[in-house]
Amino acid sequence: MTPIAKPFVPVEVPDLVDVIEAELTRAIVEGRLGPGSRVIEAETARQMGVSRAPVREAARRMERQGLLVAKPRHGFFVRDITVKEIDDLYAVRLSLEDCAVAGACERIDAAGIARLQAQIDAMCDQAPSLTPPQRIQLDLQFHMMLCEFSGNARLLRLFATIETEVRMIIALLDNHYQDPLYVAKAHQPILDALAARDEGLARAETREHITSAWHHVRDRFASQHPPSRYQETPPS
Amino acid sequence: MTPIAKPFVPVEVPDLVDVIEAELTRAIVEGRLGPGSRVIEAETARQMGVSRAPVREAARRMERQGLLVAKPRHGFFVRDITVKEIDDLYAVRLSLEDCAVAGACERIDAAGIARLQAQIDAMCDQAPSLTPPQRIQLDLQFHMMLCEFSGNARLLRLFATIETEVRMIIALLDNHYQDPLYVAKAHQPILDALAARDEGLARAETREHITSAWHHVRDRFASQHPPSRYQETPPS
DNA sequence: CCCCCGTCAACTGTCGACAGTCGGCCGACG
DNA sequence: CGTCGGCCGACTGTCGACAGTTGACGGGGG
Repeated sequence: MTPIAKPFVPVEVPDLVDVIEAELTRAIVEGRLGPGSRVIEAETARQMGVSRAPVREAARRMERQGLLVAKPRHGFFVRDITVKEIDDLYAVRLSLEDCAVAGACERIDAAGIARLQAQIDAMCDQAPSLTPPQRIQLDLQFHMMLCEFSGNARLLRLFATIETEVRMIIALLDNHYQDPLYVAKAHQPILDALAARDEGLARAETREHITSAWHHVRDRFASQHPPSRYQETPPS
Repeated sequence: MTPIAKPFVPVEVPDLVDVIEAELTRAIVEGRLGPGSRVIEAETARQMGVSRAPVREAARRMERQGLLVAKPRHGFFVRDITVKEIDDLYAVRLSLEDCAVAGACERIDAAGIARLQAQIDAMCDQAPSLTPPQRIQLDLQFHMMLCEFSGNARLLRLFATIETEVRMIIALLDNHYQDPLYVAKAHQPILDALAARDEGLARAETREHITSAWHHVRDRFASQHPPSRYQETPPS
């Protein structure tokens, strides 16, 4: 009897900090915590039934992801988006994903191609029945996988710090998103180029894809912020 | 009597966390904490005469910069460099700086050009008298300024997270660095292209510059790690 | 009427304490 | 002789408490 080499996978211990971070993040991307509003450590801890320490740490993590900003001795605030920040973010995203597809084009194998294809197919199949957050999730997951298949762990880490913020922006600006089927299919040219190992084409398609998303988000922002509007901190 | 408009500048409050972070970072880049060694919160706090909370937070910051790695429930460890991580890091750095010069080429003004030139001049002038950490500092500062002049705040933030790690790598692998004067002058072509607003050239020069540094660091690593050598955790 | 300076409440920064977990060690059992 | 189970020290995760700082409010003085 040959026992399976590794019948078990490492068990996931849901860290308290992780839970808090997820909860806080949800509150933001779902709009319960609007841009600019203050996040009070003690109050948050009380509501969640934990102490301030893990809340503090979760907030710090979200600061690194750009969801929160910390003013020393004044606490954390939900980031307030400006059009410049959208531009900055997408410019960086463009660079990172360009780096990712370049790497992926060299290192991805058949299994990787298959997983990416499966991701697109899943998006297409489930397109009609997905909630907006789910669509966003699947979409960004594809891009995250690109970074993963680039084999560059650091690139993946950096992209991950951006990804959450992109998600927030999309969630806030583009609640109904675009036609999910269209979005899903928009990824196909990238994957095709990747499968053909055509680095130049893959990079061009990626740039095109991101740039298009960039413009789309930009337009949505412009339409939702007609002149200029101030966000203030609501009371606790 | 016309009082000076703004006779005072905002006072810098040296946050305890900042101090601890700086101290820990110095310990690493100066080699007092070798790669792989464990950083014990309580012990560190005791030695520095503070409590664990700020030490913990400083360590988290350094984790985000890649100087430390955190194993849940096992604490922090000084990052152990591998050649793959050097490659990953420099690949990302290449992308980010490419993005930076592209942006800088569009947005930099005469004052910016002047500041960059001053930075190069300073490096040249002080070249003979600089300690290795100072040389590294000035060198990386130039690149940080490129990001700054790109006008992309997020890019600057992302690059900052990488910068410290690059510094560590250089400090660990290349204690005597290259000829400081040569290094200083190597930046001139980038600046010249920037001043001429030749984006293509500026990007090419930058890629060339970073790639060259990449290869140099890679060689040094290979020469210092002949076959393969394990780093273990020394006692406290 | 406006400005300036205490006063005050609300939070953050920091601390010490306790419980839970991990790896190492040792003795016992097969 | 190899393996299992319990014990132990060391540290991290988490908590509640205290001190210092900040912005707001309100009462005198100009």
